[in-house]
Amino acid sequence: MKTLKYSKATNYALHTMLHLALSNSTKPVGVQILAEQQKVSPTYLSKILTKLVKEGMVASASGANGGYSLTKGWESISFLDIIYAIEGKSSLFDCDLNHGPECLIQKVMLTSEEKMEEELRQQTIAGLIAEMTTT
Amino acid sequence: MKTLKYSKATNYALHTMLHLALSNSTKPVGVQILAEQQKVSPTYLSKILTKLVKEGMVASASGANGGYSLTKGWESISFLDIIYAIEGKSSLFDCDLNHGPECLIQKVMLTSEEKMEEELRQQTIAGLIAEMTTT
DNA sequence: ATATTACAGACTCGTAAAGTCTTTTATTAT
DNA sequence: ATAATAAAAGACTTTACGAGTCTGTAATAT
Ligand code: SF4
Ligand code: SF4
Repeated sequence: MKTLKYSKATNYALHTMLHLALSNSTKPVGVQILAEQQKVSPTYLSKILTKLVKEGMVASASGANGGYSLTKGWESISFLDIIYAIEGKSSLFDCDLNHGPECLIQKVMLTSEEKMEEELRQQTIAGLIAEMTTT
Repeated sequence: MKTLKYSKATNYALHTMLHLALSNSTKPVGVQILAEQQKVSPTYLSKILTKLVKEGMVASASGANGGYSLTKGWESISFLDIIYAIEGKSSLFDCDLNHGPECLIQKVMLTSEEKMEEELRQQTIAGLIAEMTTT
């Protein structure tokens, strides 16, 4: 099945965030540059970037010499933040007939999901870069 | 996004397994009964059950008084086993251009996923029942 | 022989991701 | 002012696949 998968948009978002973090952001980066690196159309990537902007993790500047850059405090942006921005915050598991919190099936599914998110919450883009540069 | 979600089939499979485990399986259970409990068409549920049969966790019997029952050793069947049977074993995250195992993005995504699977591997249908009956 | 039940495969339907195209808005440079 | 640049918004197309239906075949008990 193809459902239990991250969307391509999430993949683009992660790579874009990494790219922005690496290009030490005195001057913003245009979507063209970001797009060609990932071999994706600029207009499509633009839509993804707008989501990140609305979540406050990316700043955008219109006009000449405009583009995108990370907002201050970006060092604390986690993988989970980025994933949430694209995929949304809803659970992997949901059943129509929701029989309250005493349901053990849901309990198992949700706690297992929480383990993954715990890890994703700790991993940051900044941490990734630190690991890259120390090797 | 709707991609990062368990399929309905997985939901059906989990409930079916739980039902089979509860109806202490001297005689097999027909798909009709299993289907009406979950308000799903018998033919569709049949396809899901066939997957579970092929994975060896469910036994099927054709003909009159036939149906489905759990195979011996079912007590060790984990949530992850059932999920794998339906969703497949492939990772949540995959990128086309696969830059080997030194990629840190993949590493983060895969290890976080592994945390979830670790939990799902420990949780069994039998354990669920035990927890239900002791309360 | 007949009823019952699982299995197999072709098929339809609906929805959402993925991507394109066009227009509008905002900002800078000249 | 005006032109050039770049993001934002929105309508639109394409495509893929989950979800479900329908029909027929194979297996087994009475
Ligand atoms: S039993 Fe649990 S998982 Fe199943 S439908 Fe009810 S709440 Fe959902
Ligand atoms: S950098 Fe990592 S995640 Fe990105 S395409 Fe290469 S292997 Fe995949």
